Amino acid sequence: MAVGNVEALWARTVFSPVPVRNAFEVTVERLAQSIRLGVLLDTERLPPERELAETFGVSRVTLREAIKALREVGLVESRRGRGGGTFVVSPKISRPRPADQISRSFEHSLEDALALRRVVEPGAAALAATGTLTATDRAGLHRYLAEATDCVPAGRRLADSRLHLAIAALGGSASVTAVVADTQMRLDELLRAIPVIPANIAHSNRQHSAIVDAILAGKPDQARIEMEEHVDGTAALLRGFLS
Amino acid sequence: MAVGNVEALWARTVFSPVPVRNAFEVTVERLAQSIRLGVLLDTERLPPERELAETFGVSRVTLREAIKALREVGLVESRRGRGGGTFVVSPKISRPRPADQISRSFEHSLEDALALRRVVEPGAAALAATGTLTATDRAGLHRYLAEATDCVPAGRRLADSRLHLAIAALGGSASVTAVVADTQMRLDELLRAIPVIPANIAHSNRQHSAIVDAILAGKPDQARIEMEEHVDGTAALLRGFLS
DNA sequence: CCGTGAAGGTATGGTCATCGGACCTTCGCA
DNA sequence: TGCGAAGGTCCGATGACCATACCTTCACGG
Repeated sequence: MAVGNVEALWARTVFSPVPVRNAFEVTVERLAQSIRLGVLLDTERLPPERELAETFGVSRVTLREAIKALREVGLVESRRGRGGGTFVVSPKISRPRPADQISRSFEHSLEDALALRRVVEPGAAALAATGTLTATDRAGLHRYLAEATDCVPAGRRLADSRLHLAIAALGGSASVTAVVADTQMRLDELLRAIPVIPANIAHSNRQHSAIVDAILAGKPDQARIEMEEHVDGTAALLRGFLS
Repeated sequence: MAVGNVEALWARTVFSPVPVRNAFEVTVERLAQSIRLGVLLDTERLPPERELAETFGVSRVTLREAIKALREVGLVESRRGRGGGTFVVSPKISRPRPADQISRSFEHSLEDALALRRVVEPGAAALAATGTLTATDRAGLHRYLAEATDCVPAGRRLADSRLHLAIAALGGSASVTAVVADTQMRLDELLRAIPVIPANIAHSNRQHSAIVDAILAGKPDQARIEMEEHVDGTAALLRGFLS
């Protein structure tokens, strides 16, 4: 795994292009991520443009550009007139690109994303099991688990990321949640492309259930271990699928 | 810890100002972080402006603006003529701001940063212990540990973050390293402000040593546990210091 | 059945960050 | 002593972003 030489990695990190992202790009990513990961659900209505532009700290023109981009990808649609607005459209069951093409577009970044996920998701699960949860939280967690278990195949990916995000959010740290959301987003296309095999699904469901149980029981170590096994399993599936 | 209601946290995350950072800001942060965390060492020379501008993907004008800002803070200095260039200046032992003032400027973000650190640093340590390390890596790790142990008090903070960054880098994942660097940076000013108590230093040194031992022995679980204790200790120190 | 108000859609012009490129100034070294 | 490698300066072109005003649609209530 470790390819070594600390200084080399530092140098590559320090002396690499700075990621400049303008208001338009950031806005698009914000909204796209929220929809792709199921934070904003199908048919849900976004706040009015004028209002949303203000909460984003962005001009209405820029916000509209972003919405236009999302519309062209089919993630939202807009209706005019009174009672109109911009509405989330359920992510199409778009035919995934061929596996080799996807894997080529990931190149080196795949192992990087998997490593980050391996570090942050188990930690987030442990964190969630550390705090004391409200009754609402416990009920919510159960609901997300149920959604991920009893769902049509097409909705599985969405329910899965909702569950993972909910676990991260229960830790109470916005930064941790953000990092988890980021890794989920980076791996999203790949995870969608994995063929649906009942045995895998059942296995994944059992793991989800074990994770949630550990969190509700307030056992951080166990929650971390279960989550580790879960992400390792998914990673193995991915690597196998792409090779 | 958990303040609850997953949906509330999601909403706060989705509907909050988008962080737009222009080329100038990003460039400044890149360089400042590298210097503050000791990736670029005192008296080290940066690449020539024209070259650095290209690797950063930024115009030379913008890069110069950034360097100018760093110069005004005293992090670098520039010399003209042949053999000139821009050189790193050892971070001044600037008098830290009063604790209450610092803590006020952190507000809610302190607990957030600590949570992220608690999640990511132990995971990174475990990751480093997972891979097989080259002889160079092992020697390097020993060197960073020694630096952090035998150093003048003023240089301690720098050597400490170098060690933590090196551990993260050994995992081989640029993203993981970047997140660790980010948390280190967020907490840097606070950690600098902690008063120097010999007992704490000795304790911290023992923990560093235990972490490194576990990594070199290839024991991920132990590395994680030792790192957890270490960051928990620092977090307790910080909270106590600020209250 | 018609007007009103809430929503999205359009147009205009200004400001500012960023860029590329040409040029100047310094000064160690051969 | 002059060459060349470095930082320092300037300028015009470009495009992103913004504020503002106005137009168009259309569900709902009177």
